Amino acid sequence: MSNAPLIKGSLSTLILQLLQDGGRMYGYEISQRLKELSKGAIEVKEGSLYPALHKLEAEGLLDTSTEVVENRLRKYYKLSEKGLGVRKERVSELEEMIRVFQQVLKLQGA
Amino acid sequence: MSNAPLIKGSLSTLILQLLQDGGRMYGYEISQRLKELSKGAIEVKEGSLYPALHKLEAEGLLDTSTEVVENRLRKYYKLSEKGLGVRKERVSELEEMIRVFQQVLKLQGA
DNA sequence: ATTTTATACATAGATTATCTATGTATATAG
DNA sequence: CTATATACATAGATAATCTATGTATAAAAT
Repeated sequence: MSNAPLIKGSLSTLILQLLQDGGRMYGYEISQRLKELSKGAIEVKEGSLYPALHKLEAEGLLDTSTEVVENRLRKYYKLSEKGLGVRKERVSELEEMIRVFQQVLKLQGA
Repeated sequence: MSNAPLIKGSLSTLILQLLQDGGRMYGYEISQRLKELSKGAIEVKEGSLYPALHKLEAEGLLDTSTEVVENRLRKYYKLSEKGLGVRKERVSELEEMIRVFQQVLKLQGA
């Protein structure tokens, strides 16, 4: 997450969101997509991304399939049945937390 | 922070914001104010709050003064000169991060 | 030719923020 | 007299991310 550890704990939620509705992506692709969508603000490091993906897989939220493309290994991830439901929950929680933050920042507003 | 470690890394920014513009608050008051402003969503634990305050003080962002009120100790915190500037930076970064998150959630939006 | 950059995965260990649990102490409510 | 609220504090556990390192192929730059 670049140099700004501002909303720790949200990476896995962002990953679930990227994979919503049957989306199928591999690790490197996820990191590039996050960078692109955030206009460079989110630069997930490999040491963050892969452990996060492995954890989501271990929790049964992601299913995987490995392919060799252009002589390089790719491990594809997609939401499991369970992951579909959890994604919705987690995204709602994150959206709620964002609303709370805005509330605090605004009510106290400069 | 209740059971949702969603906003890790942001507590100190919220504290700086609460203390903006010469505000003067003590620890317990800060925790109650956060709970109030967030309608119960943010329940900072003592084990999070006091270390965070001590760290901000050690970094020179907060000045303190201790008083005895109703036979109980109160340690008041307010922004230092340095803290005034840093608050602005940190809040801007947090607001930017919120925008980025919304962007990611929306562009991918369900 | 050779080095750098991009692609693509992975793990070990460090760092750090927050949490749980515990401790002290006074005042008020049940 | 016991629980809850007020008010501080710290030790140690947990967990997410980071840095650093490793393997390997392909393309671009020097």
